Amino acid sequence: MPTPAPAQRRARLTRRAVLGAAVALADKAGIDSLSMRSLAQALGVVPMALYKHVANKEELLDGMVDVVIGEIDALVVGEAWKDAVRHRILSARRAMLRHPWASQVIKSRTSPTPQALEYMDSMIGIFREGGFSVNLTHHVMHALGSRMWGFTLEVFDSSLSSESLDPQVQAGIIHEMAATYPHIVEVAIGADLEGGSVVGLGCDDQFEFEFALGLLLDGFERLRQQGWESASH
Amino acid sequence: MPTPAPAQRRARLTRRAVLGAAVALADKAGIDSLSMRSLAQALGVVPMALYKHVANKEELLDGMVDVVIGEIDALVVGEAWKDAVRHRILSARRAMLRHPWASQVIKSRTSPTPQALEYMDSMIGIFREGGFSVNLTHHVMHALGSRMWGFTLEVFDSSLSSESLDPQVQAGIIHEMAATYPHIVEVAIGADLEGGSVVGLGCDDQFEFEFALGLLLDGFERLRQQGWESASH
DNA sequence: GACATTAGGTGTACGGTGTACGCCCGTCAA
DNA sequence: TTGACGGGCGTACACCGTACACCTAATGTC
Repeated sequence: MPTPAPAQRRARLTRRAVLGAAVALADKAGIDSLSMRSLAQALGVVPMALYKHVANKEELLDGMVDVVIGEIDALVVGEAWKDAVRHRILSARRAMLRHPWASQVIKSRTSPTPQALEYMDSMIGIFREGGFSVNLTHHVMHALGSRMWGFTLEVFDSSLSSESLDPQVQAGIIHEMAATYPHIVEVAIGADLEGGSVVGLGCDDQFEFEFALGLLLDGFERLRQQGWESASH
Repeated sequence: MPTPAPAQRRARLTRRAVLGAAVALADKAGIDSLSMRSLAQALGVVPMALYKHVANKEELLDGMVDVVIGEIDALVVGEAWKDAVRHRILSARRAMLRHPWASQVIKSRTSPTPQALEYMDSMIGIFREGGFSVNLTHHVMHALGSRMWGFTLEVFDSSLSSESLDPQVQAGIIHEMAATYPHIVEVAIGADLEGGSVVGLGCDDQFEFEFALGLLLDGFERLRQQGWESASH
């Protein structure tokens, strides 16, 4: 009778368990006290054990973000676009409020995870099915900015517009992405296709910024002219 | 003839010089390679020498942010409110683009520096003189969010609404702040005064969030109905 | 000019971080 | 029974921010 389960041998770690413990620890003790060492201790394990399940701390943080994104309500079919967007974004906001560290971590990420891309893709889908043109959807997503995530931030850094110089390679990447994220690719390249060019996928940040700003300012003025006041305070 | 300037003794450090070198180093090598040690080396000095000019790294970062804020154009008098706001914000954006690390650092700050408060104060002043009510100005500033800084982010954490429990102490702080930042205090407490209460300075984040979101969504819909398309792409 | 004061630069040291590398043992397939 | 292998362990390294004690060079006072 070898190894007769000496006091219930601790279950083996899984990536899932690591991420779950990391989220729980960040919720409880704050993101600043989440170190590879503290997380390992919480799991009753030696720090280096974690590296068998996450490549490094960056990947750990990415995984934690994915956990939070996974908590965002799924799409409700049959809603009008504005309700659908609002519900989705407010659900995202609720997830962010449940995990106060999440917005900060998302802000600090450089490139989005597949989970994040999928979320964005479905968001774009709402607009497209609501009758928005590709062009308008493009700008609308920029204007939403990180409100889409329940807070505010500049995303869209340069996922697609990496200077991989070789346009054939770039086209391949685009084609590959289109299979998984059709809406993203449609919006990302749509505008440029209209201009006859496929290169220069990077968008005009300055224009996007001013678009959102102008939109807000016009809205402000409209409210001002109506003498608008909020009910509560 | 004592101390005959042996090869031009290096000029003494100043806080200004430290901050300037820090900004330059962050511009050149990125914010990640800015450590107290690397900064000291760039200044030809031992790391601990810096601590005679900044209390710690946090204060160094605050100082760097102030340098960037100092680059934002001063207010132009005689402009209509919308032009004034737009120019100011676009100037802020230019400053952020000159120092790519700045937005990230500002995002990471917890409480605003006096320089930052002054900037916000003058921004509020533009709206107030443009005929905006205190109430509307309050919400408008929230909706602008960190676009005010040339990027996007949630500020207004809890500068005033710290639970210092004793309302008399709080009133003192408010009175003190009002001398320096009249517009901020006016907007911060204005809404509550109308409600008859001075306590609960904290604002309803949820409401502010939905206000800005609704504003954007309404704008989007208006554009959609008009079949709006941007000229460039 | 002489001296006390003090502000500014130095050197050492400590506790924290992420993680590379090698070992070793339990599990499982053949 | 044996071999492979995946997962947890231990050690070690480079880097970080910064506390503390020291020493030195500039400054204010007589």
